[in-house]
Amino acid sequence: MEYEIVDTEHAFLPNWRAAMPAARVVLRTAAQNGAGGDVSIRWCRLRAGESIAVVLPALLARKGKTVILADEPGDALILEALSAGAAGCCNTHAAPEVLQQVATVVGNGGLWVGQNLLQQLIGRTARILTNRNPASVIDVLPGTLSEREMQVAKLVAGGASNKEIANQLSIAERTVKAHLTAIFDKTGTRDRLQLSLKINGLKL
Amino acid sequence: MEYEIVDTEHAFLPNWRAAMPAARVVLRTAAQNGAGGDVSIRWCRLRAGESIAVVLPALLARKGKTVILADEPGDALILEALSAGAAGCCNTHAAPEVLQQVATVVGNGGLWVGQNLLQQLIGRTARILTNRNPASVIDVLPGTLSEREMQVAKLVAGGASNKEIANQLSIAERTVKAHLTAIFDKTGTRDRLQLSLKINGLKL
DNA sequence: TAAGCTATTGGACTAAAGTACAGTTTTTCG
DNA sequence: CGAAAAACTGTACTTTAGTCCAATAGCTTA
Repeated sequence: MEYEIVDTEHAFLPNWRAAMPAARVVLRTAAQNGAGGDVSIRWCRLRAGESIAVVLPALLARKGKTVILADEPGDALILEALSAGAAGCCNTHAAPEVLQQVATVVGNGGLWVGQNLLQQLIGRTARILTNRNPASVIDVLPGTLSEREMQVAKLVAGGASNKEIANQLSIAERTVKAHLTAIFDKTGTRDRLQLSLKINGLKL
Repeated sequence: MEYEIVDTEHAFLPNWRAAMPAARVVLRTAAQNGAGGDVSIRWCRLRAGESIAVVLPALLARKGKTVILADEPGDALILEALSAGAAGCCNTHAAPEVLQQVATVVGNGGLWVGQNLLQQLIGRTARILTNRNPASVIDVLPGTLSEREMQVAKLVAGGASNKEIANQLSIAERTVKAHLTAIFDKTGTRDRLQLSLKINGLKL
């Protein structure tokens, strides 16, 4: 397996050298224009203040996997990198053993992403994908809403107007409003939009 | 590295044997009660109609990573498995080379999840987690909104009233309304709630 | 330079949402 | 059985949202 490191200057950090001594450093501007080789993994260093959206696309268009190296990457950056198509994101100064693990995983078709982060993300997405299930409303608003209130809340969370809800539940629009007033009180929200965000897990 | 395969019967499929000849098969009920060994990876076969929530917890509580083997696992199943804490999910009948790759990746701390699926999931979650980031609105509504419209849309998606938006952007409430009218037209939504759902990925 | 687009705002509405009083009926539970 | 809770609805608002006309100013581009 061949690697190359893409950076804004020709520095070869000691941990990189220890992990992959045969790798070479390629200037980023050159790499973005096709320089360097056809490698298995292209490690791209992202420096403070730099944007993935600016740096990564040209590299992702090339053959080989791309791994982002960043100083203490936060969740948002990891997310963005993976979303953009990178195969992983790890610390610029990670120990050689870790870099080797990343290389092994990525080189074998896996993705390098923190287990906790992925589970959080998947958990959250699963919740959102299944928000049409009444149970999810129960989860968010445990025990405080009556059955009817939950029905109304769910329909609001899905975007329905009072009139639509009234038609759907065969009640007066006036009743919908009454339920909503109660729901806002119980959930600590002020309007349907805030309620929707809360139910859909987008706001506390 | 040591593996064991957890199944409801003592079958040792040929692809499993080719990929990891030294592995043994352990009955699932026994494995859920502590039988088998302390292995690096525990492969758990999930049969049709079986539920991860029933099968997996006892195995996940044990030392070692767990990979789910299922017949042509769909996205929902993979999601559920990863969300529950499995390190991967792949086809029961996958080629030995694939199984070996899975083993390498998982054995080295990676996760085995389809790249396309992960990016979809991350993309969706990233949008939601970063819905305060203008770039995410661009992703959802490519090219159709002006910069100002995007700012307004984003604030609406976060639950703000017209008045709040006007204050935040130092413009008249009247202007907020004008922008919103344009935004609804461009996005094919009828009101702020629908817009919010669309931006947050909860509606098409 | 003219046209097109964006940002801003006004006037004047209509429509929908949300609130505060009130009441009746039905259901549940001690 | 009686009290409380839930479901339903009315009256009468106020507030917010959204629409349809219009206009001006600034910027960009063919």
